[in-house]
Amino acid sequence: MKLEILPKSESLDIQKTIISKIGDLINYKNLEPGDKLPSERTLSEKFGVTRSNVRDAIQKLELYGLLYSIPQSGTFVANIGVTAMNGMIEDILRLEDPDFKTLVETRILLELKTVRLAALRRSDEDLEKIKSALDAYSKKVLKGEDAVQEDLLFHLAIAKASGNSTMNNFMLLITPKIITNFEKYHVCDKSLANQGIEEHMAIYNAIKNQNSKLAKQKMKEHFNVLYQYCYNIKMSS
Amino acid sequence: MKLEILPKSESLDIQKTIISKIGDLINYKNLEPGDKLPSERTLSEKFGVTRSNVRDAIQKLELYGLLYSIPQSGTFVANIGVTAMNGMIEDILRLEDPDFKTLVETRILLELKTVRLAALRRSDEDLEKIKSALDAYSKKVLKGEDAVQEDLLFHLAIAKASGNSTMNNFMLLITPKIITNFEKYHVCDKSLANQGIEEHMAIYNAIKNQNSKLAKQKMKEHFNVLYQYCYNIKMSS
DNA sequence: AGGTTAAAACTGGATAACCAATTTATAAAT
DNA sequence: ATTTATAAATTGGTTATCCAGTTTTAACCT
Repeated sequence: MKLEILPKSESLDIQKTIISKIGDLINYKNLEPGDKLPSERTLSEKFGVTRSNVRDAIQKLELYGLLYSIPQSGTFVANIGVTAMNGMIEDILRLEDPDFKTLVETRILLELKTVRLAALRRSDEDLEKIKSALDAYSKKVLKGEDAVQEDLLFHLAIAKASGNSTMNNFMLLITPKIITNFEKYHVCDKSLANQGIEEHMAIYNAIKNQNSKLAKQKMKEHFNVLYQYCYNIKMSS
Repeated sequence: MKLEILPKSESLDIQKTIISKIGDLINYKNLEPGDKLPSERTLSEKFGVTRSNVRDAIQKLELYGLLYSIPQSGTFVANIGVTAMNGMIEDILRLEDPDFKTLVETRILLELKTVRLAALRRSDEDLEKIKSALDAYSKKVLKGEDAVQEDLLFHLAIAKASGNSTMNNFMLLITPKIITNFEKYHVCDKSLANQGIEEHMAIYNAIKNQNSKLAKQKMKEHFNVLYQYCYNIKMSS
């Protein structure tokens, strides 16, 4: 039996290499906003990788707003100069994977804001949807069943009512990751569920009455008993 | 000359359609966490689309943590039940594109937090990088040149020093979009630049002295003169 | 020379063929 | 009948080919 060194997500490493080399190229050729990059074929040949790899790397840089592609024309550097380009590529390459702690920290930040905005901006339709999410949650809890999913949807309904699509998007991105971690650590059991109903209702009522300050306050309390608890468990393990 | 109805990002629409149909399928087949989806080939055939489209749709659902793929095995529903799955797919489909206003709103929220965390957690190395970003900014401004990029990098250095990779990632995602919008609207000219140096220095000093409260205060002031201004311009136009 | 046009080359994206690993089905052995 | 061994079929991922616009080049005409 031969001991082999595992590639360990080799594709991610070569993607980072390509991104780095694209950055070098932009520097070397002094490419400015609007200038065209070499074609995907040329880059794949020059870097000694497959064209798919190049495409994936470009796609990622597009996501961060550093490049943009025009279908049958080419890929161009976005409206960002070489200095910012260098710094951002550096940051992107060194960006570490999100861990549980930072996810929770970010979620709390976002939710304390979205609940406030939701209280200020919610339409009647928004309110109805929050209400139905709350009802579904309460119903499940009162039956003694697990209501993690309904809890999630209640919070997402608030994010939606905030009228801020960016925050809403971010909430959609991080919340599921938190939920799955929750279940993995078996941290938040159903013992707090009944308390959860009261807290959810308090939040809902504050939003209904458009009392933004109270809404934020109630959300804060909600997190105090729930997440602070999980937080500590996680830290001590 | 024939007037033709433009497809108008047809590929995005069919991706949404596919995502919706995948959701329906999960409902119809009562697929639970860990269950396997039909193969990409089967889905492409069943939906009458190309396999690439299916792959893209799956990739997006993976990004939001609803599915996960195992290389030569299949695609599986993540550790999220059908209720949450339905709600999230609904949200993802109805998610509207981020506009300038929500981007700024989110950036302010994030920066007021990251600057506070940076003051609390920054290492000496972090501080050095913030300092060098500040120096580069000041140098450019004093030469009377445009310093948008250096400004950007200063703020990103703070985000990095916050020690929260999730917030750092979000900052990387939204900041370039804001910058390009800025230049598009020609809103923040160089007249405020000298004031900008002072404000940046105040923020830096607060972080250096690990005075988190002051750091947040100074960042708030920084936004008051800069972004509040842009905000109003944007709204009245 | 300058401007016009057509054709060749190039581009990102779509499609199809292929691959290695996995899973399932089948056969063989006890 | 159960277990094991083996082969066939299936899987997501990779590579190669093709396509429809775009861009450049070159030829042509005035």
